[in-house]
Amino acid sequence: MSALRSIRGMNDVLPDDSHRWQYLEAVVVSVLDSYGYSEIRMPLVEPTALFSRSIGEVTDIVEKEMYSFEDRNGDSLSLRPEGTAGCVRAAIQHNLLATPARLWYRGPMFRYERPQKGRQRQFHQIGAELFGYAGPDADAELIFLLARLWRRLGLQNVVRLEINSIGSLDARAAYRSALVNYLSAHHDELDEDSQRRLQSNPLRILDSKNAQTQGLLDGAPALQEYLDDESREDFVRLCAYLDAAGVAYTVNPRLVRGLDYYNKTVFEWVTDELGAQGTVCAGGRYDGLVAQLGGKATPGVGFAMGVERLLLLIEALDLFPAEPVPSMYVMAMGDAAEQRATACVEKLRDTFPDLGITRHLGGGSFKSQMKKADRSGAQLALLWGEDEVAAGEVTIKPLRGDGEQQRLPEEQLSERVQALLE
RNA sequence: GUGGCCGUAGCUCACCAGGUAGAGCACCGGAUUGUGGCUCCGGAGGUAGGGGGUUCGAGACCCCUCGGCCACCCCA
Repeated sequence: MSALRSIRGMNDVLPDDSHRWQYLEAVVVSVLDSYGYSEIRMPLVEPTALFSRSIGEVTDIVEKEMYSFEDRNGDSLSLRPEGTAGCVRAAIQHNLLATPARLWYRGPMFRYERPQKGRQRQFHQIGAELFGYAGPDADAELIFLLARLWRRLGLQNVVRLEINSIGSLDARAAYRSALVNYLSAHHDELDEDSQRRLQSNPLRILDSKNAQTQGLLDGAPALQEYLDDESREDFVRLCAYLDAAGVAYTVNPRLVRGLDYYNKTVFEWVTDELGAQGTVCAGGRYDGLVAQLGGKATPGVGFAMGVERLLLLIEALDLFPAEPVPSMYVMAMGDAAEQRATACVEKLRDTFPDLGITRHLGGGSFKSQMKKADRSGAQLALLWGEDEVAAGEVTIKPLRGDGEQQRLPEEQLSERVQALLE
């Protein structure tokens, strides 16, 4: 019988990697904290309708990438493909929007896609949502927060910001039909994918990778010309905030997002280090979403970052801090010594609650125990054998540097450890 | 969903006119019967992703399948 394995595109995070996840998460959380954002935890499963209504019926995510199923009641449920919809749903449900709110979330998201580097079926996002502010100062806050995060992670030079305004829903609809008009006249010159998108999601043609299609777009009506006044003014003000703060960006007039709920400001942080899946964080404004999901009309802006992609980036640039190693490794030989060692170590843990102490288990020769001590990376080795037990002593040996090992009465152990670790 | 490349020990890889597998690292043990890091010696570890076919004989060739990578697509 063949061994069971994890589902394609859904990976285990092994001990070597989990330290890296913890590092990234800790830095992100500390920046979010410092801007006054609070964590919210939503279920992984929501009513399917939540996603089709918010992300959009005809988007790829809803049409062919969701893990949807019927529960035993016959209700259609889906594994969340993204976090914003659930966050908005929760905020409405628990009346979090009566006053402005700063929220963040993290966790796995699920999309049935072909796995590739930087893209898996269960992937993780950390996102933030800012509710109740319609002005570009709110957009700017999120971008500043992210710029600060990249600096904290050492990524400021490998990640670049692209921004755009896609206008109000009305402006977008007007532009959309103008674009469809223009492109329909050139239908045969479009690549196959873009011909399909002409029906399903015409705005996505703007960021087609096909050279001929891009050439065609040079003569197409421009989104900016259709922007409503308010969107245009807000965008100018956002750019002014960024300029004043010295946050570099490029305006990408062809940047659109794949989810229907966005309006006005959209932005992406992109890197060239990761190949095709180079978008590491993306977001935008969604002023209509709360009302659309049944809440009182409330403006919102947010972003989500891809944890695996950021991890890949930090790894590629070798920016992870050194992995934690224990401070001490404790060995013993013989029953009596095992007892003494265990008792003393537990006392040591009382005295030094934060110290990393690895107790050797499983016996073996001193030689093999010492080898394990060395490989653990510990600074100090503690050792009990027959001689030590008989004398009420313990051997303490520095593993790094050139200090000599010594034997001392057990009562002096704490003091000595203190001194050696300073 | 589409196209291409790939899948041999825990890891990185080799062998290959098709003649039933090998190295380095890691691991375990010994040289040093109470002491690591260096060195030397030895050991364990593989149904060659899985299944089927061609063949006297297949890890090598063919098909299917699973998985990985790259690009498209999609998006974080």
